[in-house]
Amino acid sequence: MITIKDIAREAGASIATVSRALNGKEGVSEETKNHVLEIADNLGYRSNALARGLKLNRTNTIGVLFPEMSSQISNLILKGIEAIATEKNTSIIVGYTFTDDEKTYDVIETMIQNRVDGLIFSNQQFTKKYRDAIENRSNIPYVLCATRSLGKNDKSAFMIDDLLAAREGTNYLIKQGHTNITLVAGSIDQEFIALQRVNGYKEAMEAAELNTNIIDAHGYDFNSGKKVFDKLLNSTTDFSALFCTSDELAIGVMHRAIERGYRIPEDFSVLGFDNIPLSQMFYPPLTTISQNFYDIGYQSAQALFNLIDGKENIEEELINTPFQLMERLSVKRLK
Amino acid sequence: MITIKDIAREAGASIATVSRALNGKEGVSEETKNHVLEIADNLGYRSNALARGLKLNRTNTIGVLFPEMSSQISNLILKGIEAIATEKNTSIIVGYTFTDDEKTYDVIETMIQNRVDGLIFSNQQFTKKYRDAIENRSNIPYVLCATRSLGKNDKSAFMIDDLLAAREGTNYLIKQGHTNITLVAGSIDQEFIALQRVNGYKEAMEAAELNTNIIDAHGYDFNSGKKVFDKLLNSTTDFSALFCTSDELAIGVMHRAIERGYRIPEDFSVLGFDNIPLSQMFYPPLTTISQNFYDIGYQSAQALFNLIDGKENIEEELINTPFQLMERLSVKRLK
DNA sequence: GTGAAAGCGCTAACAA
DNA sequence: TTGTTAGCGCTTTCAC
Repeated sequence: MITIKDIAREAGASIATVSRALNGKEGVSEETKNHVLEIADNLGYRSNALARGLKLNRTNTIGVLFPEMSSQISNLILKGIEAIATEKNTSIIVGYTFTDDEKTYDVIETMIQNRVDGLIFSNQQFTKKYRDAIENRSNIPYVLCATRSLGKNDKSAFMIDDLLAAREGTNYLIKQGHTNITLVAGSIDQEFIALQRVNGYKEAMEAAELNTNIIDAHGYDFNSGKKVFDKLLNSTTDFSALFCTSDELAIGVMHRAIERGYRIPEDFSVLGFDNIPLSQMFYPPLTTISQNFYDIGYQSAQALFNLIDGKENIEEELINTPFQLMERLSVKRLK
Repeated sequence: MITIKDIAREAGASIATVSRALNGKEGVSEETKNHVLEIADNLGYRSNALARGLKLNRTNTIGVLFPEMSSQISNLILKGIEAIATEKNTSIIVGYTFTDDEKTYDVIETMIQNRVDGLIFSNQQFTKKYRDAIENRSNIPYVLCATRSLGKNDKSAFMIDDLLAAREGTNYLIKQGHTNITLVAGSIDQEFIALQRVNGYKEAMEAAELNTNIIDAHGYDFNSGKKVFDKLLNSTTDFSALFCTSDELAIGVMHRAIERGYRIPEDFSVLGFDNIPLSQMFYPPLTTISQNFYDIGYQSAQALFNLIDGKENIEEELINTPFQLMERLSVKRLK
């Protein structure tokens, strides 16, 4: 492949001059500059990003970690990140962790080895161990996106207040006249977001002096939703509304319900969480709590670039992004 | 950040020895090796992929180009690629082209500048211009995935035979007793795949001496599907079955139809194309022509690595991957 | 305005 | 088994 050396030879100039011309730096006459540029073009020169990065200690590349590949949430976040990365002329390396510790360390390691300028850790519970993995002998800037760390939060993190959102979601159902509201939880374990959503539901129910009923779907995906609906059918507790802690879960529930001959929202109501594109493709379109994932991605990327550029990071450490209830057709007003 | 120099100093060895130890090469005593490794670990050493790549002329990175971010198809393909990339210990850089020429050149350029070991061009019409962009003074190996080049095909390409698939899809509908079959095309322009699907439909209809009816949805996405259904309603041609050239289009059509009070498949049948995950999440689940995108990704990555490793590429240039009709609930047997 | 040369961190050929 | 050194392609300081 062509190097600046080749160009220099061809142009009868030194590699220093060529480098300057190529990078539009001061100290080259307009004439030589154009000459060099023309030759570079003719020769089909492509700058070697490795050599450049090695020398400059800057790669114009950021790394983004996602838990899984097929998530509409990740895609939305990525779009937001991409928007500002493009602006900043930097490319993105995406790594998938499959919510697995080993894999996560691997991805972090690879990214740091490739000397990314910064890291966005997204949509997956951030732990002390991950923090150590990143910060161990590296001072690479990073931000958290649609997640936060358990315990003390020491990095910029962008996410909604899940507790508040779950509370408002529950209150909305109550306001529609529902009293038998079952929470279909993707998870009820210690993971931060899961816990917050469960607690928000509980708080709202208790405040309204209603009985809580929680069922664990053991997963946030479509199939977990289908399975959990059958379990729901076999249980004795009555419900007029189901509050699912993810949209996919809600879609799974609705799908199985319709399959079983139920009608939504005539027979019971369903409320989702997240507002992924799928939620308005299904019929009936899902009433859900909407997060603006694009914006969450956008904002965290912006924060990261501030860090990279050494700008004062004036923002709060944990930034609560807005959410909003999207009324569609899956919830029925009872009275 | 720690370099081999630091390790060498700390270990009282030369950088050559450290390099050998780190890479598990011959010619280091077990003792020094362990010593070096331990120190590297203590120091939190992370190999500099830039320097390594620069020296070795090999980055253990491949580039993958997709037209858009949120496509379930791309995600599936990527999973297949990832599976074998992991095996080969190489990381993936994904670039999105947004089906835009400029953007595509940009992405290709960036990837080559980052000296990826190979390129997978996926799911987007490959043109002579792209070929030139890649091959201009570079001999970087690449393969085509779920696409091919117009005209002479000179690279390994993995995709189904769209003409055949469309023909079989149409024949299936005919076999179910349908005679008024309208093709809802995402596009009817010169793009290779679009054309093949249209032609497959035409061939089957003509062979059965049935009248063809084609409507252009101007897009393969959900919203195009919704819109085109209204247009369909306003037209005078009757149909008992709609053959949509993408699943999302089909879902859009069904969504709008249900919204308008129609019942599927009681009032009319819908056949999709691709079998993306969404197609079985919707209700009614969509009968569709299934491609195994995971496998298509897997195979093309495999071919690429053969190229990279300099293994003889014994395969045909164009590999037709299998497809299969998935019977679900959106098509009604008329007789 | 231009060029020579050092050096980013690494590997490998060669020497010891 | 180990060390010295050249060089991958680039940027930048310093001298001219």
